[in-house]
Amino acid sequence: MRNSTNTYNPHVSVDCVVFGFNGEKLKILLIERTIEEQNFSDKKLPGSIIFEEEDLDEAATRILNELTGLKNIYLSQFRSFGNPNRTKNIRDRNWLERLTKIKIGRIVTVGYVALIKISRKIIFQSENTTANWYDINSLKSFQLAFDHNEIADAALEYIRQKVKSEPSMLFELLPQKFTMTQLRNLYDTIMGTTSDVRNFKKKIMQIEGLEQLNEVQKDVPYRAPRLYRFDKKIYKKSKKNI
Amino acid sequence: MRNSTNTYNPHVSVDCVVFGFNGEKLKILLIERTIEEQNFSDKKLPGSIIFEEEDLDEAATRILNELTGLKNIYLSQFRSFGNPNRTKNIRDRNWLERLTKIKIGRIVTVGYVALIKISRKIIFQSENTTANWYDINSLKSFQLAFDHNEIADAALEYIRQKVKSEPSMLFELLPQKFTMTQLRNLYDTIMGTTSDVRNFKKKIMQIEGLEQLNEVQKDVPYRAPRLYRFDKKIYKKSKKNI
DNA sequence: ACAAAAGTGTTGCCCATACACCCATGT
DNA sequence: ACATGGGTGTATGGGCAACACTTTTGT
Repeated sequence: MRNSTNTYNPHVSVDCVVFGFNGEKLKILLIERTIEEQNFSDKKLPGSIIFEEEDLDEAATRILNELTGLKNIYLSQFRSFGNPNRTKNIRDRNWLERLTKIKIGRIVTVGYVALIKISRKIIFQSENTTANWYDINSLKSFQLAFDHNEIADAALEYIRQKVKSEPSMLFELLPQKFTMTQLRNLYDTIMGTTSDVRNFKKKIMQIEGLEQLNEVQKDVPYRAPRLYRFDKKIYKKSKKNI
Repeated sequence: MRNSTNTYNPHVSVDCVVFGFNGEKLKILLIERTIEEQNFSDKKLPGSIIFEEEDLDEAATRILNELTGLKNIYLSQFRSFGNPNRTKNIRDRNWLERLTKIKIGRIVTVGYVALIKISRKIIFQSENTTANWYDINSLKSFQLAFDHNEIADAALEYIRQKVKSEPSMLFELLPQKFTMTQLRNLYDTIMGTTSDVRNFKKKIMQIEGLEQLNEVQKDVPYRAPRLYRFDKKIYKKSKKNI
């Protein structure tokens, strides 16, 4: 009996497409990859081969925690990618094998979407990785490692669909207190729409747990907008009662 | 440098949740698994370890073709399952190792939904596998191999969601010519609803490519119902023009 | 006073739902 | 003639889209 150790037995990794929102633009978190001897540098999605006794969700949680120090991040698996050619680029292979000290035959990767509040102070500079936020629109002009462009595009399409059926996920991208304009900008940025101010407010305020505060934003050079917050507990309770 | 061959390097498989509809009930296709020396038998989803140079979609296509002889089956990847315990049942391990002649450490599986027209004549009796249709409702009373109950449940939930945004997928489950009652039964079975006859027809007939024929069903002991068909080309063309 | 953005209600239209009776066929 | 399921239209209400002016604040 052969054991599981034939060369073509694929490795399994998890790649995370991490979205953030700075109040104006939708951002994606990319790892800077440098290959020094070639004086080459590009970008890739955060990701890792899964550990021996790790479930997929756990791997995604670990990757994000290692990268950002955060816990309790919104995570959602969206699709797996297993094209045999996805790891055949010679630069990617060399880089991987140098990093992991493992001879890589093939990698099937499970894609996750993560949503994080960009305001949370994040340490992106760990021992050997640097990450930065990039504008979603700039993605087209990057050639990411592996098939990460395809994965990022699929993730974007996925959250577009998902916002329709579960708009409360938007609050994962906003600070604890936010303005209606921020919320609407976020929605429109993701959906590619330009919503009417009044209609948007009417619709969005139907979400249980979203409430207006008796507070306004400070230090703005015009009429101060009111603040809102989203109480996830109230939201979940109301969903159960349906 | 180690090569990829450590014991815990997971295998990757594809499992297919195949749905069919007999005009009344929603069915799922399950493989009969017998372990002779234990005089034991149960059921599992169709699935296989992926081949060396095979993409995930290809693997799913191959599995279904080997099982049914059919090509051009509607397929949609819906989720991957990687709990390290999913292959730890000793019965499952022994069965797998005997079948594959490979020592199995761990398997991450990619779940696909397949929709097939139950009318298509299918050879379910290949050399070493037998498959049968089972009522969806009977799933609860089976204890399937591995975590296949969980996978089947997730698949069912997935198609429920998907029918909402893409109701034309229902036609994959119906014969080329079908009645409005069959279509409505199918919809209601999946969605768990009981639609009003007239309202349902109005809504569904909005789908481009669905057309009423000048033909009725034969050999029915009551007023013969009219037949409909769905033209996928017309449908796709109309979608592009939006 | 002016610039910049926030905030607020009403109307019309369309789509979704509710609902009941007659028709065709086989026994 | 009767039993079985097939087939059809209208009226109503609720939700969504369109739309413009006033308010607040800082300079």
